[in-house]
Amino acid sequence: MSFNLYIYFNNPLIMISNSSKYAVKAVLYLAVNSSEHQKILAKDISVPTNIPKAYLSKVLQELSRHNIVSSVKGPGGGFYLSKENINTPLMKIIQVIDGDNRLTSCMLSLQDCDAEHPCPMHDLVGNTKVNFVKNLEQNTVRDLVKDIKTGKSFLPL
Amino acid sequence: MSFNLYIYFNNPLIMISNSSKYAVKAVLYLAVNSSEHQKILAKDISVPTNIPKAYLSKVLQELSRHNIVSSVKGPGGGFYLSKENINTPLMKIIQVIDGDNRLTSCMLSLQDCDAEHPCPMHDLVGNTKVNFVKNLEQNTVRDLVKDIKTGKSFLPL
DNA sequence: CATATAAAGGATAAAAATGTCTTTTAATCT
DNA sequence: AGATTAAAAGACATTTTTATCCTTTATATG
Repeated sequence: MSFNLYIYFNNPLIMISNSSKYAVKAVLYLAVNSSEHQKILAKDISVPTNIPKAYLSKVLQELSRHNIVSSVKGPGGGFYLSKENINTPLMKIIQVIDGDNRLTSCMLSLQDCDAEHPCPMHDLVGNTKVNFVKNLEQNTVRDLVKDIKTGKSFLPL
Repeated sequence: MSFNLYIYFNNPLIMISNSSKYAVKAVLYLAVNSSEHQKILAKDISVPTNIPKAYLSKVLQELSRHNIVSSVKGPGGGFYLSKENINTPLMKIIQVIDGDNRLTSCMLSLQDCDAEHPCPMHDLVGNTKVNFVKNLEQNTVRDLVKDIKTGKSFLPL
């Protein structure tokens, strides 16, 4: 028996890929807990963040390759965020993981859709989307950490 | 050579599944072009909307089963929207196709995330998301058609 | 230098989303 | 009733996303 009267607490609408979520969580975990002198192993990120270890390793690899996280091999090695890394815009994390091959700025994936010539869904989503993207472009990892430290947002991940 | 300086015109961020896009497009096409006395074949929807015919049929089947579109078999049959169908909230279309098994109201898929106890991503997305979902819940197919007819939004799909 | 450690890289597997094809069922028309 | 039409249903194929495992490379340490 269902009482689902269009009260959608949980919904599939706005999302980044699972992989990108993993990436953001891992970077954030490193931002809060690591430093150049306090490196963290992949497996020690995977446990507190609930990310499958092997998969997380792949994600971290990709992030490392794109200079979003730093890594050192061998004993005493692991992952950490450098001073430079911490200024990464959130959008870059998502871009690196999800790629930019989904050519869909329009909600219905239409070619001829913009503010001047909106498709039927455009205005329903328009502002919303623009704002969200702007937020992700303008905010860096550092900004998120600041919110955590000033009690504006909360862990754990 | 790339000049992609974080100017993300196209991005993978906010999205509904492809299947849901197909569903919305098909319903909208029917809303504009069909009636109980003007039924339309699946293949005649698939061409103008650029949706693979066989896959569209599956989507329409599902929509029909959930009373979002109406269908009649046999000669002179096809799909159309009844007076009742046209009042379907957009959210219901997406729900029916994408299902409600993605338990992720939180951007990072966290359990303990809400306005009172926001995760680090929450406020970046928060309002944005709430507004969008609200729009999809409050607007019906009829509302979208009205926008088209009053020149506020445009076809084709 | 030999050994251990830990990330990088490559290959493969499983699951989900997307797409196609064939058969069945229901309706219409002669 | 028989033939034709068109959606419904079922089976299957492909692609993408997510996940795991094994080997290689780089680093540190005894």
